[in-house]
Amino acid sequence: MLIATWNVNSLKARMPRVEEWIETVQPDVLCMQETKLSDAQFPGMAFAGLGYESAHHGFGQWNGVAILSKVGIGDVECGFDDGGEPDPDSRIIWATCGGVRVASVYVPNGRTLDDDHYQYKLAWLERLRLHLDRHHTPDELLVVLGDWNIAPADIDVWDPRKFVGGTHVSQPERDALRRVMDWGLVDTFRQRYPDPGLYSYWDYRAGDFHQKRGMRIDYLLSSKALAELNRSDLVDRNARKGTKPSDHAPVLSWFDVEVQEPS
DNA sequence: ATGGTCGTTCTACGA
Repeated sequence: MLIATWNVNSLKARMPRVEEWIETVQPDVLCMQETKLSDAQFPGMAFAGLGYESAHHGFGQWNGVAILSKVGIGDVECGFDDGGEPDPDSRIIWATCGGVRVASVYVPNGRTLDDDHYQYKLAWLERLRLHLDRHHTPDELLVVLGDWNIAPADIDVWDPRKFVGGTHVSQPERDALRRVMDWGLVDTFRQRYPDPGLYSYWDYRAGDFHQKRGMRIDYLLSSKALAELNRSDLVDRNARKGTKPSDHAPVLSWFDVEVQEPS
């Protein structure tokens, strides 16, 4: 089973690239973030025409997350069930696809360390941990994937000195991510490739992509049970090239999962 | 030279 994540930075602006990519790559499951659409605007019929069922959670303009699947899609949930108030933003959607529980996540950016949004980011990650505690165990086939807006380690940014005092690299964020991962999630890409210089996001400005100034902030975190079935991981840098690219590239992982066809 | 873009939407703001 091929599972992918892609922050598309507006599905409206990105639809031609997304359709082309799906037709070429044919993932079994594609999670998208930053659709910037309401549910009513989401082009589910276009994806159905490509052979995908879909689920979307969005309020329009900002955020918005989706899951596409050609191996079935069921038990769709939006947001957290952690005993707390509803998340005011549309940043996480859950579904079961081909026997794997999937969560498409768009973690808050945080903006700056002294911004309220930064506290929201930390609290949001704790809510994710609580939801996992409440509903799942690491022996299930589960993957939480998306734009985490956190570089897990200094090798995940092109120059750590440039990020000192900023978001994406601060210790509280990394601790909050660690607490999510300590539930029982594995970053298979990093486990497979310990090398620096591997990124998933490059700022549009300053020719950052061609200068190889990026960050690795998009990744799949797989339950221990699913990680044992992981066979390959890839960032599709080619999707960052060409006409009207997203500023993020798709990240893909293959798993030896026997697809449970939808009944 | 130490910036440089692109998305939302309509004038800045978010990333």
